[in-house]
Amino acid sequence: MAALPSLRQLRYFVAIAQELNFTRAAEVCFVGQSTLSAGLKELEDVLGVRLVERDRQNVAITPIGLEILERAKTILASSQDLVEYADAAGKPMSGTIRLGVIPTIAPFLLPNVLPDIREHYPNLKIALREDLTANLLARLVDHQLDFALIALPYDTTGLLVKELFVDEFWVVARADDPALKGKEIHLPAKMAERLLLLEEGHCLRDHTMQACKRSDIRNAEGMEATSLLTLLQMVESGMGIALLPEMAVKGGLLNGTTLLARPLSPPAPKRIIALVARASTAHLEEFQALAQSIESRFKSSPRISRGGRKSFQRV
Amino acid sequence: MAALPSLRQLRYFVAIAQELNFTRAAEVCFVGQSTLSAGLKELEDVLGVRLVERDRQNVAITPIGLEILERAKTILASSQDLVEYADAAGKPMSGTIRLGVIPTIAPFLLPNVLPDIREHYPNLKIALREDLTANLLARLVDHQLDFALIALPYDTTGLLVKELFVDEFWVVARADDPALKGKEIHLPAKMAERLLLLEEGHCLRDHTMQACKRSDIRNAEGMEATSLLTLLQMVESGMGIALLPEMAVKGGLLNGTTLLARPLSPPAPKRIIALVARASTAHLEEFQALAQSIESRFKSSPRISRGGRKSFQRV
DNA sequence: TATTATTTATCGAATAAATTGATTATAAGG
DNA sequence: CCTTATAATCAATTTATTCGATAAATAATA
Repeated sequence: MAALPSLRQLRYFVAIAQELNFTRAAEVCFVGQSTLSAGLKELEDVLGVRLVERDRQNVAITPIGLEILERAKTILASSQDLVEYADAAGKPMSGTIRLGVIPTIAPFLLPNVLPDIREHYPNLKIALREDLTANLLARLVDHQLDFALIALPYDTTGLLVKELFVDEFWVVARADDPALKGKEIHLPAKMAERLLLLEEGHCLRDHTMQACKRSDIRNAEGMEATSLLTLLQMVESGMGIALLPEMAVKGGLLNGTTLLARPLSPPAPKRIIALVARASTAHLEEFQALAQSIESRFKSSPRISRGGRKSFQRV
Repeated sequence: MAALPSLRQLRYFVAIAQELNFTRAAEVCFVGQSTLSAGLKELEDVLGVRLVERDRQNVAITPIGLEILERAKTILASSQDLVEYADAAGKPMSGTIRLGVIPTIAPFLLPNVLPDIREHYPNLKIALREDLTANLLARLVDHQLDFALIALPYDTTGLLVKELFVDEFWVVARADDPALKGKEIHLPAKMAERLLLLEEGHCLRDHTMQACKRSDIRNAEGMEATSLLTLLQMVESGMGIALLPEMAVKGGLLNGTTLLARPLSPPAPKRIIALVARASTAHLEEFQALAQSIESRFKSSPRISRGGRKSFQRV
């Protein structure tokens, strides 16, 4: 069996990659700079690969180093999860879970679910963070978050993923908009032309474009909405139409507007709400329980919409 | 940040769990028994949990220890994969890949695929092992295999999974068997009564039963086939009928028999052929290439397979 | 009942590894 | 030309790890 690097060496390397500066990285690790230099050198020797390109001015991670960096992070995270698991052993469903939620889910799901959680598991505290999917997943692997509540499809390679329920897209437009006419509402290309989008980075934007099977929709520069609320205001002011997740419609996002929402004809475009965690998470029990709570709240209606549905959602 | 255990301590623990004997475990690790005792004690101290219940007679892993054991194995495997990745860096598609294949896939797929591989990647050697799914996956996580070629559904939690293609089940019976009559062949309960199965442990047995939506089929004791070949001989001798994977039928398994095979009416029961590896595998490139080779050979017909999304790991 | 063999735990000494602090070498900015 | 900032290096020190011998407990054997 080949000699393994030590976790300490891996931690030094991760710190160096993070700071791109030996001196600062050393402070982060609470060791001297010489220690860090020696540690990295040792790691490079045992691996037989140059990880960091460095001189007195610049520090850069080599291409191979980048791949090894990811692996090192995973190993360190797994080790830390192991320790946390041991710490929490015997006292499950307690402590604090740091949960990240994307902005197009949080306002509609959390108010329903969190009271349930508090009631069922009074010893479990949940710290929340609202952010874009990419940021949440980065924090997840960096051990700054425990779980994240996101919408699929999204690349979740290497993560523990539990799909919770399907969230279909509805069309939202002004009451007199021709887009709402007819028994069946499909998503033709000409409708796509009028679609208003969230700004770059929101997965809902990508899911909307995937629903239209095109990736080239562009609103006028600077005219992309920064939230579902501003998106609706743009619709109301006559700039176009929008696709909204069912949970937002049902959650009353249209209250106070004069807009109408209608479901799309099957097969309706959709996103899948999922709970994700590190595969090595110390909190598997809490993960299952949280997933269960959300599912039981939202996976309710057998609304798989056989045939044409009439249901208008009047506001 | 809490103090991490060392990889050395984890390796000692894994060895103890494997041998259930400190002295032998010490030999496996090439250290003295005292070192091992001290190492485990240290690990238990830093984790604050008792991992091994031991006296002079017996050694047993505690329940918490079992969970931590799995995590420790994963961490060690990831570390070893990191080293192997570093070793192989810069010279991909070479070296030896240890590939496990289940018996109901191997004879029909390998003769088609391996020549392709040899031609495209002359520096890549492939060592083969044929075994049941459970054994293959155990060897995979134990670092005794690099990839495994198996049939889903199967619990692949924590593994890297690439679904390759769909393999439908056909009915095989004697030419005059009433089961083959009619334009459409479904799988009614009375047909299931006559189904012959492989012996316990073969995933094909489970998949066949799932296809019939029942798990209580039992052939006469000792009358379960040990291979597809013996299964066919039982069919030919009039003991019943069987479900056979399409790839076996197309692969000429019926040659030399007087049996007939017919596809089932849609939705035909099926299994999904998949390539799996440790999520931390050092051979991602080879994994993709092998998957690609198999797909291009077998994913002929435009089958269901919605959306080419990446492999997920589900709970 | 003594004897022997087998097991894990423990202790002190020896060894190996990690860390420190001081120093050196190099480059950039003023 | 001096100052500042950087990473590498070296000797001394501290800390971890390992070994070998031994103890303690038990089971099997004579």
